[in-house]
Amino acid sequence: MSKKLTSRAEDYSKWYNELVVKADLAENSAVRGCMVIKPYGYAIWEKIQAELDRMFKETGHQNAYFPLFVPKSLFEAEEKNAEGFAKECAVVTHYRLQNDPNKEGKLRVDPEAKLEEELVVRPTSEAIIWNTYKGWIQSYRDLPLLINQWANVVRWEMRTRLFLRTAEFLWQEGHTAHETKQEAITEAKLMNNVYATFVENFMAIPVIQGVKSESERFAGADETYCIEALMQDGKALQAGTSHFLGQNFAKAFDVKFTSKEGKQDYVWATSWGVSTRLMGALIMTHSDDKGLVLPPNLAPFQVVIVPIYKTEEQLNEITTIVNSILSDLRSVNISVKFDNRTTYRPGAKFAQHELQGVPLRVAIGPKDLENGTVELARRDNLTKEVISLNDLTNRVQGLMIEIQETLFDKARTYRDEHITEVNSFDEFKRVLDVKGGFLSAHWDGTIETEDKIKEITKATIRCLPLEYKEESGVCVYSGKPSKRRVLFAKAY
RNA sequence: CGGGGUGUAGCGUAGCCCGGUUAUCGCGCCGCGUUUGGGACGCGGAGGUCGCAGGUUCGAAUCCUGCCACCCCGACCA
Repeated sequence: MSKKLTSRAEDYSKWYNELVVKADLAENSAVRGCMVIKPYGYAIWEKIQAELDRMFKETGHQNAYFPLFVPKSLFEAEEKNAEGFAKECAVVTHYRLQNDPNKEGKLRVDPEAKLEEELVVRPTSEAIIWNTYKGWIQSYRDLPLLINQWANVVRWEMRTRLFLRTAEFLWQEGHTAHETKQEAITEAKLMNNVYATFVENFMAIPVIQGVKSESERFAGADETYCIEALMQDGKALQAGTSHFLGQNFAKAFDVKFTSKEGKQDYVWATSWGVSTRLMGALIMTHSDDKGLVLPPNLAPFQVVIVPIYKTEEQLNEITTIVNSILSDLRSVNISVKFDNRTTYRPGAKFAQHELQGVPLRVAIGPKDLENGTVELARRDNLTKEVISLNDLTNRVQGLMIEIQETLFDKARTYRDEHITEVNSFDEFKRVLDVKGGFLSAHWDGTIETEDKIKEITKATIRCLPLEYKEESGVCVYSGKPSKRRVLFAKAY
């Protein structure tokens, strides 16, 4: 626990593993790189789900669920999408096991039970959803179709990284269909904006909204909008994406509608998603050497109360006070837990709640009983204060807001300090090497230059920010003219 | 799939080069007692296919061969 935890994702995972998630539990390589989300970790994911789900519904979306298995013939229908994901698909080829005649007590795949058509375990659900939408859409009256699904997906990456790139992960994927191109583009931008709002307001992680360059674009999309965050080690993390899919899927799956004018046309589509990767972003943005730091808006418990006592009478007295604190705080929608376990001493509880990132700790002991006070300890800056019991509810309410803001401001300051304008390739390489973070640079707009820069420096174009100023300059690599700067960074 | 590394109790490890009692230590776990304002202490206890399979040997955690798994760096990617 003494190790400095700000360098890489792997360093975070070493202790976070103990607390929330265990990866590679099984010795079998077939489930390598999957993650087991412990209850406390899942509680964080549930908070993410709850808030996002509310925002999706506020913007007119509904939830639905589609199959895990995608018949190969459907999967290959949209060519670019299929090609993009082909190399990382898990495929079901058989449907039965049998006793192995050569190995007592073992099973083997029944060679007779081969599927006529292989099933792809969804790496994303466009194919199966658009095949379904075909039957749901006939008229402009069926549009827009605004659907979201909470699901798991599998991507058989060559190499996994805990939280950031696990073989199986949880996410939500929105899939919408629209009458017009403009409406679909508006939807894609809207949902990217929803992601930015959520990540900034609830997770206290500042993001930059932008569009992807062609080479980073989602397979099958005409445009990919994204939110990009910066981790404490200076590497960028794509935290969410929203795609304008044009009519690519409508054409691949023959999804047409009859317009008001009685004409047949293909619908316009979007898809958008965020995943458990957000939990990785949370860890790598706010955590310190004592463990997790959770923003109040996302913490499973915002406040934990720890009693300190020598005798049972003291505990009873404390419990009476705590019960009234609990109802006071709950009446103003503060989520609070009374840690009255008798199996751990106060010091151990303090350490555990710090590890779990509980934003605020309230301690009540004999001194407080005498003085009518409580001790508050903030997780974000590790400061303590003793206040009158009467002021508690007000102070806690204020601190929830203050801690949320402090975390966001700290992360934003770090992020802003790590956006560097560079004007030559030497400067580009030097800043990337010694400082890291985002490099704001002119680029000639070609894939060749992007590839070359990646090859030399490992930095990629994270996005073309939506907010930018027109500025004529020359490409940092090729020297060709450019009208705007784009953001480069080394990325997870 | 290339390059490097590591496998000893739930976790972290010593021992390996130079083979030889009952495989070391810490954390954690269980019991009893004392404790409780920052990860308690004492006493007692449980827990091991030394990654797997062969081989050498009187004897293998240790030497040899093969295999497997995991980690890190690449390629690939949210």
